Amino acid sequence: MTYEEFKRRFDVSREALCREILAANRDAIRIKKENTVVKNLAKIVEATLKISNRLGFQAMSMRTLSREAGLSMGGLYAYFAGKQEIMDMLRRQLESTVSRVFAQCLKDAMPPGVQLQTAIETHLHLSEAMRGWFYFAYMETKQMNRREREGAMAAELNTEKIFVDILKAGQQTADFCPRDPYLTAGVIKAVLQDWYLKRWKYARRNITVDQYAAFAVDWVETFVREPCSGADT
Amino acid sequence: MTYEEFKRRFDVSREALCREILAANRDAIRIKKENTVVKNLAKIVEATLKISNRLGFQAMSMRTLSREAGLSMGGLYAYFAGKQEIMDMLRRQLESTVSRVFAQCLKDAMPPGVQLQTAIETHLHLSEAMRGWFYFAYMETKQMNRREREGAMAAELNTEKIFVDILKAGQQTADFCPRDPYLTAGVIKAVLQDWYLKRWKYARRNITVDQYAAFAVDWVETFVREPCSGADT
DNA sequence: GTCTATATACGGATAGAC
DNA sequence: GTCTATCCGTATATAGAC
Repeated sequence: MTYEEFKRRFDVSREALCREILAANRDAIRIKKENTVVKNLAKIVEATLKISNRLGFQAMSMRTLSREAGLSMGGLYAYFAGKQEIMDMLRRQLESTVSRVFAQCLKDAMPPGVQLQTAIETHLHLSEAMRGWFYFAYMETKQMNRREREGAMAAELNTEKIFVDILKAGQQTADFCPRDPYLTAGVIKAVLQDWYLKRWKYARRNITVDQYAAFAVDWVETFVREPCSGADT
Repeated sequence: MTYEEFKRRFDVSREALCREILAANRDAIRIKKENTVVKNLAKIVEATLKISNRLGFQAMSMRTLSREAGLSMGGLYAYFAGKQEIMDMLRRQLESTVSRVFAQCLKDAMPPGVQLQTAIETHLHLSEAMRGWFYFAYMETKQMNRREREGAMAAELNTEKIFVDILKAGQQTADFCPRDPYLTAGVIKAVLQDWYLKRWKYARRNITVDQYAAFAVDWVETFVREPCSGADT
């Protein structure tokens, strides 16, 4: 799948995501008119990601946020209980979107090689479409309260587990050579994350997400298919 | 080289590093007695890394830092002009240490395959010995002022260039197959960085740095030596 | 060389007008 | 549904005692 096809198939526009945020937080939000909420949530989300990803979430003051979002301080607080709540909303929405899209893309019937390629492409496409969200979640994880942080660590291990399961399945069918599936999945994730963590570098070099995906798939396939030389963990 | 050998060969203890920080900032530090300075710098550095890496540099207040370091608020300011200066000192010291160690480990006379392995191992060993510094520099880069941030980006590209040069040299001697050296170096860096960014994960699984290094070398070697199948960038 | 006490500014959050 | 005005805690930084 190319990135263009991905975008046609999945709606991850800010509006669609904010509509889901509203649905998930209906009782915490004091404003009643749905269109107003979605419109303002979109402004809040955009401003939060923009400021946080440049300076860090801690460094973003509610005053700065209100100015950037075009709402007053008092107005902001109609949409969440406190600053921390903004971060939690964003993280929860990202997690739910990721798991939904993966569930729709990966089918058990696919052979392991196809699954591997699909999972890599899907992750890259998602993180390209929701770059700000991914970067935010990655960088701000450590500032979460304990419960949320454990959720984020679980999410990390969860995505990893998708790859671990594919690798194990491929080894059983002898599509892949036996190699530690946890270490392999770990480096695959590292390569996928580099795409949104170092976006400036790839933009500067005019690498598209499809080019990066092709390279990543080639790299991973080469490794999992090549007979092991000897000592690995 | 194993990690034990690395540690015997290079002194990257906090004391040695703080002695270098002192040398580099002699006129900015108001205290004269060298031993006092080194001892207190060590406490400040340790406390800064500890708190920042848990909560973020922004979230670390000077009060918290003074309590953790065992110095008073006023006392702290004898060692730097402001909070921002602490971050700059740490980043500069890390950069200087990294470039010194790499210069000592990599020799032009080595064949490309050996250089590649050495560079991977050196990076992992360094980041293992100075885990807190690497993590700090990575996570707090975006909060730096413009000049420092550009320095950090240059440092990132610099380390990458080490690998790019090795890969190009190896392709010329036909040790390695032709593949985009920039993309290849990029994913190698991503894998190396994962070691210190996800330390908790590897600790939980009892993976040692030597095991990770062996795996990373195997992975990279497999890719650069395997003839290309076809389409890559 | 280090501490206590304080100046000054800015943070998150809310009450109540419109 | 949104804004203005304000509360109060905490931030960085410094002055001056010891």
